[in-house]
Amino acid sequence: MPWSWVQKADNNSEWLSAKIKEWTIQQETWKQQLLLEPEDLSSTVDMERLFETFPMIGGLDITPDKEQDDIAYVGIVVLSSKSLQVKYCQTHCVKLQVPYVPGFLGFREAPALINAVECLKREKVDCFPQVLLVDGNGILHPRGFGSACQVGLSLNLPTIGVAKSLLSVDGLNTLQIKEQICEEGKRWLPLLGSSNRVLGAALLSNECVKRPIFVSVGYRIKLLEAINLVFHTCRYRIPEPIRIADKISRQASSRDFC
DNA sequence: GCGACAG
DNA sequence: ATCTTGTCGC
Repeated sequence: MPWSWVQKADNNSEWLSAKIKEWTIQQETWKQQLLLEPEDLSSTVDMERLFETFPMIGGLDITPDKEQDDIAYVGIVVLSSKSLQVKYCQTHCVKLQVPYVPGFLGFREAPALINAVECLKREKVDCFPQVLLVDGNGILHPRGFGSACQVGLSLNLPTIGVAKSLLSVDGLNTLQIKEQICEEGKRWLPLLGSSNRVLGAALLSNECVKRPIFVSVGYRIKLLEAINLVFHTCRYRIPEPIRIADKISRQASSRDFC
């Protein structure tokens, strides 16, 4: 839906317009709690040490129901980070409380995702991950607080945002990034906002892939660690934890539909 | 004023 | 997120 439609709908709905104001303040407040440290993109990452720090990696995705727009299916998986062996796999049918508004995805999805992680902790603690991949952005966001930040901060768990398309922030645009990544022949490219702050990275996750994915820090992890973890878990364009979570949540949505 | 906007 | 159609490679 174009943003103008949303704005038009807002004017007819005091309710949503008030919510958006509230959410904006909430994001600005939560942003202060992110404990962001300056990124050193020239340092090297020791993969073995990375696997020791994050032996298990979780993936979260959510598929909306085909007919009821307040119903959705959460997929949650946990893999061994190094071997990519699946350790845990579960779906949940959930009721969503608010509509999707660009820039506020977390308020729609994060509560359901957080619930799925808490459920995993109760039913299978030995599969509890040290890091989560969230389908969406981290600090690569208009107010520096995407859904991956919301999930991480709430659970006090390291998170990484992985988006399939670029959210327009700080004048960043997809074409310019695509050109740049081709020119330089690199596997990944830092995304710099105004004042040269590092917001995330565009990553060609596979040799055959043409379109980058967009990786950003959610909570309590370095961008370089995030990039290396995500790259390691990519058999295809989308990292395995998210790809499998997406698959099982889709399966749940078509199963419950019948 | 116009456009642009994760899932 | 959803829809569609076509093409390539196994």
